[in-house]
Amino acid sequence: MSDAPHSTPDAPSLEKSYSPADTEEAIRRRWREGGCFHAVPRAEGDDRPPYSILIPPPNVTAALHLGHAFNGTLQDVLVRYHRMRGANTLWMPGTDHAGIATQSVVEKRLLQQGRTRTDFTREGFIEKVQEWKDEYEATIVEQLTMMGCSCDWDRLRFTMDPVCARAVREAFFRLFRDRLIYRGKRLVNWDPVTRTALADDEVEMETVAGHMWYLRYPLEDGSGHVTVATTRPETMLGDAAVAVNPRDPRAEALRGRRVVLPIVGRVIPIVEDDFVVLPAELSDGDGPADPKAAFATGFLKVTPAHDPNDWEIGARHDLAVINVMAPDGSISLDHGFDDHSEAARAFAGLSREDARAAIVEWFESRGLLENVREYEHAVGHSYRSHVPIEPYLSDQWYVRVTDDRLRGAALRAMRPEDCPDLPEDVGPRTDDPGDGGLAFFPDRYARTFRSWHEQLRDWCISRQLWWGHRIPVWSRILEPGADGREALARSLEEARSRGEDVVECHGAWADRGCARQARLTAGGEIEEQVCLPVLEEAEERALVAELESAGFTQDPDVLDTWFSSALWPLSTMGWPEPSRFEGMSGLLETFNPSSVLSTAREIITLWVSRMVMFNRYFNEGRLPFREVFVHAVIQDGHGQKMSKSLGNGVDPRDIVHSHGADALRFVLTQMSTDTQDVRLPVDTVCPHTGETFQPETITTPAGYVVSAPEQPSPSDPGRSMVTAYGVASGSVEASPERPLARNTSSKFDLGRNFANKLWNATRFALGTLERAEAGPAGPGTGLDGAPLIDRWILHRLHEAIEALDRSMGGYQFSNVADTLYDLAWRDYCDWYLEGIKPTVASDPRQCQVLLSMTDSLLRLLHPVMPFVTETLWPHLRRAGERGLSGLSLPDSELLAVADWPRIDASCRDPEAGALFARVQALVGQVRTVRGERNVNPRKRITMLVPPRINEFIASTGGVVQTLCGLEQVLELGADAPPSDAVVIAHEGEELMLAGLLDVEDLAKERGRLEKIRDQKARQISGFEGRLSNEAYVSKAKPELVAETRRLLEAARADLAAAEAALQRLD
RNA sequence: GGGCGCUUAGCUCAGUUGGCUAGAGCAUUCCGCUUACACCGGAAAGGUCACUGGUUCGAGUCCAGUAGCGCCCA
Repeated sequence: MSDAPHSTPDAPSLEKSYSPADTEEAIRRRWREGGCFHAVPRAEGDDRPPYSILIPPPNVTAALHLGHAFNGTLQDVLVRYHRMRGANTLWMPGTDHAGIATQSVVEKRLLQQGRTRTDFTREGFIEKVQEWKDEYEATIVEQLTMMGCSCDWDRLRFTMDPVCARAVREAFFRLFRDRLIYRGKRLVNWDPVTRTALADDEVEMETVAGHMWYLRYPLEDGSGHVTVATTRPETMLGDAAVAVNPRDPRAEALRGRRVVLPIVGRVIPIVEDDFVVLPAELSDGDGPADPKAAFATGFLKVTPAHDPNDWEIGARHDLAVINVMAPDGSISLDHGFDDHSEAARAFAGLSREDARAAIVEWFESRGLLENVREYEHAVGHSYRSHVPIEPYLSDQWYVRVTDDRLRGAALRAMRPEDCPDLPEDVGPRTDDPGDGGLAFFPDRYARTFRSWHEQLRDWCISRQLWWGHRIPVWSRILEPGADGREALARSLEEARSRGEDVVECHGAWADRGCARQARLTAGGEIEEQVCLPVLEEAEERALVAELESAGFTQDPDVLDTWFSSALWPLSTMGWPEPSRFEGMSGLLETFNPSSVLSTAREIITLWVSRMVMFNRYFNEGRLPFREVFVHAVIQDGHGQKMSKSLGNGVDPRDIVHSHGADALRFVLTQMSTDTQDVRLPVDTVCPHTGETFQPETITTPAGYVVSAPEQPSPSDPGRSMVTAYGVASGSVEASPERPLARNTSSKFDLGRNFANKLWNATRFALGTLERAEAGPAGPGTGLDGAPLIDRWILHRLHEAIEALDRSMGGYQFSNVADTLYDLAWRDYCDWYLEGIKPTVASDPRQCQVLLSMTDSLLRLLHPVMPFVTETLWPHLRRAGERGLSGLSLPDSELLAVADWPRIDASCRDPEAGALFARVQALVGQVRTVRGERNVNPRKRITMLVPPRINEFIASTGGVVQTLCGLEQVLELGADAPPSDAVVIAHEGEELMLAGLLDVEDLAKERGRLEKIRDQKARQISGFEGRLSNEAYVSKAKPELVAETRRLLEAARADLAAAEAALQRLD
C-alpha cells in the first residue's frame, strides 16, 4: 500500500480525490484486527436477534468471476446492514470440493504433463487435487476479501474438512439405517469418458443434427417384417422386444407374434405399449401432434439396458435387460450380452460411433436398411466431458428422496400461499417448526421449487471418482454355504413378498453400532452391506480391519458433491456434535435456521431442495433458511452467461483494480433488479499502454462469442497480450512479452464517480465545519424554527431510511442503490450543500445538521460502499459529537460496527418537503432561463416577483437567492419592469428576471415563450379532456380530481402569463 | 414439450397494489476550471413504452393473442 497521508486515520487532511488503491488494504486490516466479523453464539442476557447467511460455497475448480462477486456483494450488503442494525450477525464462508469438476481440471492439468490419474495411487492423486484446492481456496478467499466481504473468516469451512466430513458420515449412516439410502441396479446417465454416473441435472441437453435410421426386423414366421425407426442403431444388439401402440390398426394382426433380431438372431416379442408414437398418417388427430410422429413408423425397438424409456417399457412387460456395452461405451460381450452370435461378436470392441456405422452398413448390405432421414433432436451431454451421455446399467447408490420424510418435508416447508394444494401422496402440514415457513424472493421461484418436487425421482449419489467423500459402506457377496446364508435367503424371500428388496440384519457388526443390511443382486446373489457409524479413529481402524478380514471391501465410489453441500447449513455449525469443535457450541441453536440463502436460479433444484430436505430431516424439522433470494444472472456484453467453463468470466479483482471495490459493489447492487438476467459489457485493458479497448472476438465451436485468445495492443500493434478466455481455454499462456490483460467495464464508472463525489462532499463538510465560527451546536439540538433547508434535508433522510429498510426487507437491491444515490448526490450534494454555503459558517445549528447528515450518509452508505465510508469515518469522528433531536448517532470506533442511524418520526416534515419542492421548481425555472440564454453562472441577476411569491421566497431562508444566483429580489410594483426583463410563468403568476443580458435577443425570447405557451396549451387540453369526462369526475378518487383541477388552474394561469409576455414583446 | 423472463431515449436499465406532463446513468449539444468534487456544476435535445385486440373514467403497468430474444426443466 502507499503511504499517502489519508491512509492513516490520524491524518488531518484528505486528498483531493478518492484513491481506492491507497486505502482499501489499510481498511481491510483494521476490520481484521478489530475482529468485527466474528460471530459468537447467543449468550445469557444477549437479546440481539440473530442474523445469519451461509455463503453458497464456491467450487475450488477456478477463481471467482463477476457472477460470484454479484452474489457476494448482495450478501455482504445484507450482512453489514443487519450488523449495523444490531443483529448478532454471522456470515459463514467456505468452499466446495466440487468432486467431478475439480477432479477433471486436475486430470486435464496432469494430461498436459503426459500423466494420468492412474499413474498415481488413490492417495497420491488426492494429494494432487488437494494442492489444487489449497491454491484456489486461497484465491477465492482473497477475491472475497478484496471485495470487502465481511465473512467470519475464523469459521472458514471446506466441504471435505474434518468438521464437514463428520457430518457427511453421520448423515449417510442415519439415512442408511433409516432405509433412505439404498443400492440399486438402474439406468444412470453415464459419462463414458470420465466413467462416472451423473445426476440428471448434470446432463446438458444439446440439439444435435443426427439421423433417423429405418431398420427392418423380419418376423419369425417369415411372413414379412416390421420397420423400426431409431437414432441409435448400435444399441439394437441389446433389443429385447419391438413395441407397437395398441391403438395402431396393425397391432391386432401382430399380437403374439415375434421377430428375429438381425445380427444376433435373438427371437424377441412384439409388445403393445401406449408409449409408442403413432406415425403421422395413423394419428387420429386428437391432441397436439407429436413432432416425432412425422418420423415414426409405429414400431419401436425396445432396448431396456440402453434407453430410459425402454427401461420403463421393459419393466412394464417384464423384458430382459441386455447390456451390450463396456463402461467406456464400446460394444462388449462381457457385461450381460450372453446370447451373442458369431455375427454379433464381430462388433465387439468397436466404439459407439464405429459400431453405429458398422451396423448401419450391415443392414444396408443385406437390404434391411429401409431409409435414412436427417433428424434433429436433443441429446444429453456430460457437463464435464461434453460427450453424449450413455444411459447405462449399473449399481449405484440412491437417496430415496421420493420418501415423504424428504420430498414431503420439502413441499410442506413451502408457504401455503405458494403451494395451496399439496400433492395427494404428500402428508398434510403440521405444527412442525419448518412447515409453511419457506419464502422465495422473487416469489415466482416458489413455483420452480414446487414443480421440481412434484416430479422428483430418487437421487443417484454415487460417483465413480477419487476426489470426494468415500461411501462408508463395506460389502461382500455371501458364498453358498456361508454362515447364516440360508436364514438370510429366507427373510429376503419374505421381504420380497412385501415388495421390499432389503432386510436389516442384527448380530455381528450391528451390535458394534454399524447398520447392516442384505439385498438380492440382479444376479440372484446375496449382498451383505455394513455401513460404519462415525467412530473414533482407532476404533474405526480396528473395525475396518475386522470387516476386511471377513471378506468385506469398501465401496470404491465417492458421494455426489451435492450430498455434502446439502448438509452445509448443518456441517458448518458442527452438526451432529458441535461441542467436539472449538467455538461451535451453540451455533446451531443460534444460527440455524439461517436468515436467507442468496443463490442463482439453477440452484433451486440442485441445492436448495436438498438442503431443505436434509436440514428438516436431521434437525427436528427446522428449515435451513427462512428465505431464499434468487439473484439475476450476470451476462457478458453478448448476452451469454458468465461462466468458468466458458472462460468469459471477469475476475472481480480486475474491477477492484480499475475502479475500486466500492465502485464494483455499488454498481452490482444497482444492477440487482427483479429480472432474470443483467448484462455487463466487458472491455479489455492493455497491459502495455493501460488503455481500455473493446477486444476482438471469435466464435467458439459451441457458438459462443468470446474475446480472441490473443489481442494486439490497440495503439502499439507490434505488442500483444493474452485474454482470460485464452488462458481459461488453454490455447495460450501468459508470458512477460505477452502478459495477461485485465478486464474492465465502463459500467463501473458510475460507482467510481459516486465514491469520489461522497469523498469530496465529506471533505467539503469537514472543511466547512473547521472554518465555522462557533462550531456545531451540541447533539440533541432541535429543529424548531430551523431554516427550511435543514428541516427539508432531515425529512429526506427520514424518507430515505424508511425506503432503505423497505427495500432491504424485500431484496430490492437496485432500489437500495438508487435511494442512496439520490439522497447523497441529488439531495445532499446538489441542493443541501449548495444551499447552505452562505449561511452555515455562522449558524451552529446548521453546522450540527451538516455534521449529522454527513455522519448519517456514511452509515447508510456503508453496507454498499464500506471502504470509502470507513476511510472517511475517523475524520468525521474528530469533527465532534453528532446527533439531533430525533436523530441518534452513537459513536463507534469502526463504522463497520456502528449503529444504523436511529431516526424518529419527529424528523418527518412533509410541509418542509412540499415547500422545498416549490423552491426546487422555482430554481429550476430560473436556471433554465439562465441556461438558455447562456448567462454566466457567476453573473448575479435581479428577480421581480409579485407579493405572494416574494413572501414565499422570504420564508425560505435565502436558499432561492443562493441557488438562483440572485443579486436581489424586488417586489413588482406599479413601476414598469425593466426593458430587458424576461418573464417566467410560475405557480400561475408572472415573475421577471432582469440583468440577464447586455443586449436583448427578442427572437430567442419569443421562441422560448411560444414554447411554454404551446406546452401549457397541450397540458390544459389534457386536463380539460379528463375533467369533461363525467365518468372520470364521478369515479376517480376525489382528491385526484381536485388535484387535476388545481393543475388545470395553474396551467391556465401560466399560459396567460406567457401570452401576456408575448404580447408585450410585440 | 412444460415453465419463466425480457422487448421503455443512441446504449445500459428503473418504473411492486392502474392515476400529476414516462425517469436515471452513460453518450450527444451548449455554458462554466464559481477555493468540495472536471471522477465536477448548470442547461438542452432525445421515447407511437415490440405489435394487435380487450378490461377501465384512465393502461408502460391488468387480461388475451402475435412476433423476436434469452434462461430453466424435461
